[in-house]
Amino acid sequence: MASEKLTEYELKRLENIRRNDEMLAALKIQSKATELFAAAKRQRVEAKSYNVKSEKKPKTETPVVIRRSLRSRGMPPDSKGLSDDSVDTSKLKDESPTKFKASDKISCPITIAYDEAVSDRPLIEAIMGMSKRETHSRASNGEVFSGSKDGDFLNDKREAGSGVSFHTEKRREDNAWTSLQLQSLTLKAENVARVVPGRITSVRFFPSSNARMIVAGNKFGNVGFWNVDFAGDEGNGIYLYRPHKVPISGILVQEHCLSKIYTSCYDGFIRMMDAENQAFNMVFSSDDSIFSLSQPTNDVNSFYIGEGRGGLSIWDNRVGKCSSKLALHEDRINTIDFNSRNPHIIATGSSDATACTWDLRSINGDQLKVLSTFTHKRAVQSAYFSRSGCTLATTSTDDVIGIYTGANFEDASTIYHYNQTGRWLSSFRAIWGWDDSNIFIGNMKRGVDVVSPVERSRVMTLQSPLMTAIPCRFDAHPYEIGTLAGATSGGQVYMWTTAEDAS
DNA sequence: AATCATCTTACCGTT
DNA sequence: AACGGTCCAGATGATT
Repeated sequence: MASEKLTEYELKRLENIRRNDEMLAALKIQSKATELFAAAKRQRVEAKSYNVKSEKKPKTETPVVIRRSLRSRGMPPDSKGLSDDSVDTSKLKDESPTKFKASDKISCPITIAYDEAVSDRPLIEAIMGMSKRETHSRASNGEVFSGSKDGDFLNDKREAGSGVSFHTEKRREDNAWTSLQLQSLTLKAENVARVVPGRITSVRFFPSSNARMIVAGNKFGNVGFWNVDFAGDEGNGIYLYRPHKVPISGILVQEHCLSKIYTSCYDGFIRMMDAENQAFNMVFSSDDSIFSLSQPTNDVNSFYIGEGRGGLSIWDNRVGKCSSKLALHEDRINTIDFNSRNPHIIATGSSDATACTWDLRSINGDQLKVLSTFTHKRAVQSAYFSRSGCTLATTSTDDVIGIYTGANFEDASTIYHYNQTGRWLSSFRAIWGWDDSNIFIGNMKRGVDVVSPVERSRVMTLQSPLMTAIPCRFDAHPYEIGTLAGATSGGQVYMWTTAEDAS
């Protein structure tokens, strides 16, 4: 059945990968060479950046207070604990205009965080335009595909036909393109930008087949948008907001509704930026910090929220209530991921040094029956299913990338990867590329390691003199194969792309 | 059990 | 080119 098909698929891939051995070997040599070259000199290039008025610099004002509920601190619910305001008591005078108060339960206005003179109208228009085109192409095509015959908006740097839908592409079981694409991955100067100040904690592409819009959230609660294809006169396509005051832990943009951008935060709130109504609305609030946010692909009203010490809340946005509050882990849940083959299966990665798979159909009170537990020696920073859903990849501070395959992911292997990012960088999280054959993860030498889960080793390292800082957090464009965003602790985003040789 | 104290770490702005 | 500020992640070890 399914498992037989899987092995067949795996075998086929293995065969392909063996065929590409020589090419990969060549790549290794090449990457060694670039490594040496890059190490030789590192220049400081100032590329695109958000607009900052120097008087309004983001001072690191407020001490970061991790929210903890009264319950989890062992206090009765009515006792006076950490009040909402204690998060932002001191030194708020030089704050950005988006005054955040925890008491803003309903909404707060969308405001440019730094340069008020720069209008965000182009952004709103771009988002609304994307949104419109997306629904149009879906309606006319049945399937998501960028016909791009009406590509007036996107200045058509890309050739027609390059916006190949991932969904159609992935059906091709031939992965011969992989090493070719890998080889052609490049970082261009125009694809480097400082999107937010400070450390980026979360980065996301808009799930649009005909645009490249990147959202980044940082340590200070800023959310920055980078319209990579921006071609207007005013500004540079970068827009900065501040819907939160402490680190952003998750960004969510729904494929069918690009005008709603959800952000989760250590402050315990989920807000939705509604580009249509120009507001940051409160969606969800918790007494605990939110560390992770996810959503099943086919249910836009369900939010899976990792909060507090190991809690997972399932929020029904239609009803406006939590349908479940589950106690899954001993420590914070860093990632929540849904399996594409079976939407009832999720994987969680936790600082309690485990990753787990769960069956959502087995909810019983605040308990969920664990399917499998994958144990690391230290905190697990991420646990993501591959595109096909057949493999799970974990990243841990114990310097291991874990690979789990098989019908119940029982077939485990480990790949060594140095993951000691220290205190000033966001932790590394290995993400999957556009099929099951590649994993991308940052390294401490300002490179992007490409790891083959089948070979169980690094097959190449992306490096560029333009990458002046360590890329920690990544997102792969959901529709454009080979378009990869890496985000740094200095607020920069690097968008790697493949050389567009028309095929 | 929980809290505290300490150490690690890289980037950026200022000199 | 060198230096200081960052500040709450995560581990370890000591103290209640």
